Amino acid sequence: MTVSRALRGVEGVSEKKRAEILKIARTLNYVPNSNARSLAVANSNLVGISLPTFAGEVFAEILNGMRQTFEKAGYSSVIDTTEYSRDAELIWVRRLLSWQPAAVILTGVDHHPETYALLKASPLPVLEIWDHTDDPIDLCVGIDHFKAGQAIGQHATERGYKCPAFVSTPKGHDIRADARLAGIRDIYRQIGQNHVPVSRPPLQSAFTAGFQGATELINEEQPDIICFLNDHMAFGGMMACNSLGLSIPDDMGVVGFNSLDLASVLPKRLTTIRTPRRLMGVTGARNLLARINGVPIERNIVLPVEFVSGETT
Amino acid sequence: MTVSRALRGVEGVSEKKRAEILKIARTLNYVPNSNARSLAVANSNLVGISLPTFAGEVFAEILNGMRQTFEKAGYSSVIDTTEYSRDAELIWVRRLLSWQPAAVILTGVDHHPETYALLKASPLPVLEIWDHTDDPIDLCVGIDHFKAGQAIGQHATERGYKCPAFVSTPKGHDIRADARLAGIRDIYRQIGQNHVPVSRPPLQSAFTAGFQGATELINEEQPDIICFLNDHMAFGGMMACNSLGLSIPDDMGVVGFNSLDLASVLPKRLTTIRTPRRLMGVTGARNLLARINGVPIERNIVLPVEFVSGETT
DNA sequence: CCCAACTACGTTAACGCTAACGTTCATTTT
DNA sequence: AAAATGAACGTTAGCGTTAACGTAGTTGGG
Repeated sequence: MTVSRALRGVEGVSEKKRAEILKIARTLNYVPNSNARSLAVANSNLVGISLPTFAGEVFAEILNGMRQTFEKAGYSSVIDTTEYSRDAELIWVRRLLSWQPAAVILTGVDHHPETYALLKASPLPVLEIWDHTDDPIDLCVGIDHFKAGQAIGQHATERGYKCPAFVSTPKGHDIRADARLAGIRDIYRQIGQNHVPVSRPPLQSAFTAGFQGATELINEEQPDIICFLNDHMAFGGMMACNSLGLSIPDDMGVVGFNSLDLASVLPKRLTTIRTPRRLMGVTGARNLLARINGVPIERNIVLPVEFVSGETT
Repeated sequence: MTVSRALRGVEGVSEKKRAEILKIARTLNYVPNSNARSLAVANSNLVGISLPTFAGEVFAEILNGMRQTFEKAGYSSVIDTTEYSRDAELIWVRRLLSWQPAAVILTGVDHHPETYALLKASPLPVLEIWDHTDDPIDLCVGIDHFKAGQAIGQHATERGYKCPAFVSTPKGHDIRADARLAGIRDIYRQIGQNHVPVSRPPLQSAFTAGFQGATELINEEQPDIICFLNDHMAFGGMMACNSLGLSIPDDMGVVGFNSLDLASVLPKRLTTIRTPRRLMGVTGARNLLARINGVPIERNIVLPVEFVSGETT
């Protein structure tokens, strides 16, 4: 017990003895066993985070915001990527729960029914991030993707574009992108345009996907504005327009999403939507910490996005 | 014990009883306690991975290669980012060891002395990835950054560029980039050019850093070729050349590193070096698994890189 | 019909740690 | 000087799991 106390830095040990113990521990290359500790005290400072992917800056920035906040509060995080699969997410959640974490963070609000059941049944704090729903498992901090789509549609109609198109990912892969598309369609339906073709290039680099999707749409439809899943794809699309001799924004409007760093070096400022990624991570983590500590908080937060009017529309 | 056997799927339980147990476990929302399991069996299927950063595709690709390989073998991975700090790496290694992992993976070969001591002293398999050294802690799979720099220098001198410059990150932040710079300098020294100025723009997005670094070098030195830490920065640099009215490759040569996806959509193919990132992850993970299982393997592997001659030099 | 051999299931102890409660002994209070 | 206090250190038991061994009951071979 004296050793345990000395190493944990709790009181009840003389400074002399503590120094002695620390010295011996050092020479023995002793490392405490966290498994045994967690078992004994029946809690942990682990937070499990599930993300769709490590690719791209978006989730990296949300993640950084969360991790730094947790780190400061003495929590470690373990991360998994689901590659946009609900089944993979479920498997991860099961494994995570077996580690007795202090909290769980999931990306989005669309989960396997069993994931939902498992987490609803457990007393664990759960945070859903990046998307928004009226009925979160526990906490939710995100943006309204449908409204973001509407903002894009609004801008596009105001600028006089008549034939919008959208470049996305394979079906079911990113339901947030589908929500944004639905927002765009909603606005265009109001002016009688019901045809908003979508290209879904196969999974690959965002740049080449954007290039390919734009090329396909231009060849097969007659869009006058193309909206992309994100800025990187939009850049690929701009390159496609260049190589097809279309001038932006006159022959073709281009709209991105996320306001990524790339946009800041382009000769033409990209029309896009700025998402508060870091803030979202920090807010989410803070709320979760409050929840862990039993502090009452707003359970459902929708952060605002900022429309960025650039030179590509 | 019967319950334990039933849930683990080991033999010694009748099918009838097993089904019964599984059903009850389900209704109770039972999740096994991995901490207790690890404690009892004194091992785990956790692999700890330390990366400099989640930003950029490079480490994401290495990571994917490793994770998929481990996943197939039944191992989970926990990841941490050090943000290029040796102290942060040490803290992470200590915490990781307290979780009794099956193996440790570090990025690069430059570690805090205590990290080194701790891991050398432990019987844990350790993999160092991405860089190369003659004296690894245990296993090493990487590329030779100095030689990669030499390849760039070789190409640049052959193309007749006389005044090279380099855009990097803040001092001490990325010693692999410094090794490549040393390779370039080594070649240029051989033709009597000892001046290779370096710009170290502050930490920020790779695109803006490249833009800023290139602008600074062009304003303050007279380079005829600029080599960048990576392709994203090279792209930022190309944009800077554009905005300063310099034509590539005649007024200014541009060389990147990594051969990232971005390059595939650019109107001018970028001169760069293709690094085998996924292969490196997979090879590293396989070797580590072999090591865990006691299979004898090559401890020190240097993977080849491919010079990609593009239209920017 | 007996005993070996097996299957199905149970009991015990141990993994490393810490909460809770003991013990010792020097110091202060009365 | 006796009693009370408290700091420093120790002992016990239990966290949930599993390896190792134990014990019924069943099968089958001689």
